[in-house]
Amino acid sequence: MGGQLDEVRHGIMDTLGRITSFWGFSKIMGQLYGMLYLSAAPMTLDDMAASLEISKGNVSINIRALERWNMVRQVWVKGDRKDFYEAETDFWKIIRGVLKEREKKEFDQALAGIGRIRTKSEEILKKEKSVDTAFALDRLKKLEDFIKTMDQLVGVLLTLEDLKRNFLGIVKKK
Amino acid sequence: MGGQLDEVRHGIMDTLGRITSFWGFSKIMGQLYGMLYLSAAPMTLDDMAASLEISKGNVSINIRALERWNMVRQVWVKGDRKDFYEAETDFWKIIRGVLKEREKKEFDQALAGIGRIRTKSEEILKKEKSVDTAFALDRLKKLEDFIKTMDQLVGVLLTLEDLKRNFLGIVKKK
DNA sequence: CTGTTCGTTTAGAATTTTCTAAACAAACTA
DNA sequence: TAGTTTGTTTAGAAAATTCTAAACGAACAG
Repeated sequence: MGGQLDEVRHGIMDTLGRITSFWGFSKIMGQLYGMLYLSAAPMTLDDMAASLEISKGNVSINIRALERWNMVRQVWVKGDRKDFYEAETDFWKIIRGVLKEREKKEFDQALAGIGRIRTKSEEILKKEKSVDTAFALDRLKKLEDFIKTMDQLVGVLLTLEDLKRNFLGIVKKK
Repeated sequence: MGGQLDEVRHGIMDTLGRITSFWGFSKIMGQLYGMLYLSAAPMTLDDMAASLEISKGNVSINIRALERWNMVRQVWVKGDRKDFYEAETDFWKIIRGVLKEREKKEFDQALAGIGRIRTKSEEILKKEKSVDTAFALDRLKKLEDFIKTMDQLVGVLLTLEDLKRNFLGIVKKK
């Protein structure tokens, strides 16, 4: 059956594996997602393990990661005791989630880090006059400004998306 | 000397190490960059190796990576035979470069990959009618559209930046 | 020439990450 | 109850990455 279609499935798994790997997730996450994304029916852990030829334990941890990022959701199939999974198909939603939970957090803590360092070097400069410290402080300020801008940019993006989403929600609420 | 300032240097190296690591570069690249960024004077391979307590070979390959991404440049110091390095301080320029050479390329090849797969599945569907293939094809089209949008988005960003840069260039050309 | 001083390359060590097979625990079935 | 069928956890194997020390070659100095 479907030997032709299998080529297609293999292709998408390869491409999505690359993408997730590039963006700092595991390659297998992408492969699992791709597999579910092209599947008309939800799949079980065993299905996926067999299809990717990896251990069930490996599927288990990677599918839980996908769930954590809302890229996949568990669905219940009547009469079957296994867990079934299907792909979340709203890419914008996925991206917004990742932006919110991962990227924003990273920017925030980078900002906090630089802030601490800048404060520190301001204190030093107050006590002892030093050309080197003055130079470093100047650069630190510039770096902090930059990161602050990036942080705000992400923040605005997320807020805009939230507003849009809420607005649409209200409108659709018949 | 400067035991206080060293704390600051250590801090920035830590923070920038995190950042580069997060964005898929090596941690040491961030540490080297941070070190040069806060240094008033350009530094040599040996300086950096000593300061980070890593081998000179390690510094060599990582500084070359930084050079490749235009995050650092080599400067010549009169009377000294060693290579000196200093940090590029224009962050926007750095980001644009990375966007252009790494992110754009990644989007392009993801797009090409999906395109190939979609074509393939269209061919299959022409020959043999299959519900599964039709389903997969539908999803592939949606994925392709999405990636195309992202790809164009990056493209527009880069074009805008180029225009802005050229415009400013003309203006400044007194 | 002969020495030295550089930066780069490389072989293998050290570390980190990823994966599997087996053990396990929870939930069902008969 | 005893025996399956599940998904998860885990100890250690396997693989990939990163790092170092030493070898090397080029450029220079005496």
